[in-house]
Amino acid sequence: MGIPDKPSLDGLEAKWSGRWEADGTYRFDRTKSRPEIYSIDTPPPTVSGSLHVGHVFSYTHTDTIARYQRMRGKEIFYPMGWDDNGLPTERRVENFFGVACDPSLPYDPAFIPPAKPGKHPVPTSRRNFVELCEGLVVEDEQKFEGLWRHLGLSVDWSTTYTTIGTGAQRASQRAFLRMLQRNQAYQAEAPTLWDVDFRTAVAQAELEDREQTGAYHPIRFAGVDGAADVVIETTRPELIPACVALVAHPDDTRYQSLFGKEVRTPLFGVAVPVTAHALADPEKGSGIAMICTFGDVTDVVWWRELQLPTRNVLGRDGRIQAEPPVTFDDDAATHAWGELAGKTVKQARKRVVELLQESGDLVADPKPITHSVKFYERGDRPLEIVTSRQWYFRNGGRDPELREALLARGRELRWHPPYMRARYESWVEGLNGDWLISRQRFFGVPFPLWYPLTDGGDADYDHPIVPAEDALPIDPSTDVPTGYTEDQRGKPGGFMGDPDVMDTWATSSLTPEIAARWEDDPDRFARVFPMDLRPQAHEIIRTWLFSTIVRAHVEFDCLPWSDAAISGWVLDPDRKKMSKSKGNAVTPLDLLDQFGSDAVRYWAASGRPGTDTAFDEGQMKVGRRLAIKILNASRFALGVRGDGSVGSDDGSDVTEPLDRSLLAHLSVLVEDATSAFDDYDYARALERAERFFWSFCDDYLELVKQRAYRTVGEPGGASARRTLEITLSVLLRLFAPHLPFVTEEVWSWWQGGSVHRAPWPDPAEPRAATSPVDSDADPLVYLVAADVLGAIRKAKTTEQRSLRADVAHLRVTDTRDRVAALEAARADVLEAGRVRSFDTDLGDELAVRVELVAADAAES
RNA sequence: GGGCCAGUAGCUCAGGUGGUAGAGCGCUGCGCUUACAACGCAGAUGCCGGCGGUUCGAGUCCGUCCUGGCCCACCA
Repeated sequence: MGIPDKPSLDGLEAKWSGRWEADGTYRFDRTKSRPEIYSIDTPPPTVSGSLHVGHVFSYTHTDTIARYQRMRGKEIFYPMGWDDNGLPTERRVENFFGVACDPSLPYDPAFIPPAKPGKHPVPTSRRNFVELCEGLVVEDEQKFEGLWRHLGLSVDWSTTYTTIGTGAQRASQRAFLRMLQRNQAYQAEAPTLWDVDFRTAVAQAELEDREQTGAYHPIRFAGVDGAADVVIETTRPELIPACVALVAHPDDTRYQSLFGKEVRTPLFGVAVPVTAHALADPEKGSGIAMICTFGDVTDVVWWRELQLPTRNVLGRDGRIQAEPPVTFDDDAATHAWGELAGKTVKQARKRVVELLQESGDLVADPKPITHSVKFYERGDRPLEIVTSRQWYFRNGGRDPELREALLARGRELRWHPPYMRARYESWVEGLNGDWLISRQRFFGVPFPLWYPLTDGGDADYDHPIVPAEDALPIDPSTDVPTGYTEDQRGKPGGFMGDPDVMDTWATSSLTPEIAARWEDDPDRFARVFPMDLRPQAHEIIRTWLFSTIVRAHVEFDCLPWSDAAISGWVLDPDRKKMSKSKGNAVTPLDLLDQFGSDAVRYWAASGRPGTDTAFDEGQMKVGRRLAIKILNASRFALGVRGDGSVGSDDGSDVTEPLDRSLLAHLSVLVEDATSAFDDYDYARALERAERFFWSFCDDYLELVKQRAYRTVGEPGGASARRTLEITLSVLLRLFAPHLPFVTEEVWSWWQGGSVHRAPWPDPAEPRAATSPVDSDADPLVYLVAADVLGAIRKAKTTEQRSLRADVAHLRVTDTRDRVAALEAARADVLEAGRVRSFDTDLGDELAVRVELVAADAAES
């Protein structure tokens, strides 16, 4: 290839990403056996969002590991997935086309969405809706792939999958049916957390607490049959009509006399019992609470354990329903209900307070408080609890044996960094129920089930109709079960499809199986599963990481991967997590264009594993400088080999003490970088290589420069040139995982093949070139020579003289060992420092006296 | 309430197995040196969060407290 006169970083991304694709540099070779393969369960990015610097950050980390393992000789299975399944895509399609999914509609093969979104969304069948989703995500996926190629991810793009694709649906449905068969999946009619805007149930893993303002409302309940009145405090007075009991702690002497007696709810006059339960906290509020169906999850516990009746007042739209839960005794109660029916929770709360004030049952002003309230992580309004029929996966939430087995899996997994395991354990230990997997949404994997309809037209949920595995994937809203015809759909004596789709995590938890093409390609599956690495961010340990372990555990009785590398977040300068919504995200493509991909990767790879890292353009500048320095230093290191006469140096031994000393240091560097990478610490590997490289440039290149220019045949020249070449070769390979473009560029100047398929350096490699091999190369020689050269430079700078100024006399005082080491490199030091005369003395530590030739004398 | 992580130069951060505090950015000065001026060389800057303890010796190990971030928790 040859060395360019003016090497540049410009255009390297396009040049090399194109070449890598053409050459199949990162193509997975499926003839390799499992032990020869390193497989990666890449996080599939959500395609309806956009990629931000946080993605660039963490995907770079994974790529450095992939490149390292590839150079170590592993065959890398490194697929990309696109997460196009789920709510974000639905939202985008609804807005983009102006449609709304109505699963009750039949599929219309000729359906065309409105050219422009209209005022009212066009009702669309589920399959039509899904087709629109699939069409829209293709564009995103192409954009994403372009960015990843520009960044230099060494992904094999021929193994890409999507989470809504046929293969993913088949795997997801198959795994579901098998869990159903093993009684690891079940359905139940139970109180569930419900988002009133998305109108779907949500799982524990999707919750987040948010601090909200609220108020304790002290409210009087009148005693029945001579029982005393009692005042409770509640933040949810609008749920008084849903009240089914009061509860206090069994030991609470204030209320013991009331246990077993009844009180009446204010406004509605419904008699409810006063009960005792250990969960009631005497310290909280007035120590006695109202149990509603359902105000919060504690209500559910009390309701279940005390076997209380259900009085639902809230509809699935988040409004007070039209019909009261009980028949009221008097007109006042009916009137009060009429005031509330149809109102949202917030409106109803306001009105109830007014009514309570009028009736005198609000015994004091509400006390404002702030408290945390459960939200769906994507939601805008607090979650409510409604009773509904849902599907669940057993995940240890109510099964101590399974929970312990999953905790053991967590201990079996190798975590990087190790402390991240604590998050897994606290999550598993805190599970309070099984995993709710059904969602009342559309763009997801459907439940592969139908239900027979009785003669009365009711679904027989206890006897679902199950398809054969080889028929998967199916959509029960359009496919017909064996033994039925389409015209029996929805008819008494006929069937109905399960209307729900699975939670996005119910599919994403199978990414190792999907990427490995479980059952669809048993040969590939056997070669890559279980995988080696799961890279991911720490905030989804409770969702993605945990659920993936659950699925592999129940289906294959193993971990889905041996190692998990947990990356941190990118923080903006205010130490907040960077995100688009906060308006502080930077477009990744702009960064790559501005600084170069290697420079941005350098910044990313400087972030310690698991550590949140500040977005820092300064680090990108440093990375760019490093890449340019590699170009220039390489130009020198290879340029001194001359043009046509290069061959005569080949095979020469490294004989000079300074050269051999440098190679001894290089050997240690390789050891350090290798052990760092083996420990998944790409950042330490980079930092060590970088430190060595700058010293190599500042000190070794200066010390050896004159000798390296000697013509072929002159003593010492070949040793220098050989050392430069060996060191450059090793350094390029050490940097290759981090800076794939500039290293490939330089490698191409004088080497064949790709640096990314070259063998990772071995610590023995630098020593092998010394003569005699593995000799007594003294590490001190290079260190002392560099120290002395630095002292000479400092003297010249202090005197405000040019570095070319001659030194009349140099005296170095140091310990015996170090003086001896210096003597070994004497000629190099004197030449590099332009020293005319030199002597040494023994002392406790390094002291250098530099007498410069007078400035005017130097001129003449 | 329980747990994890972090606190080192003005800023962003390194400092596995205890041994005289480091890098880059920024700042100051010098220098176009046959790899590099979109560069190089050199310089200044620190009660290593506080207080105890172990040790000949602690940024590093132990205890405790403070501050910040995050995770988890049945938050009426």
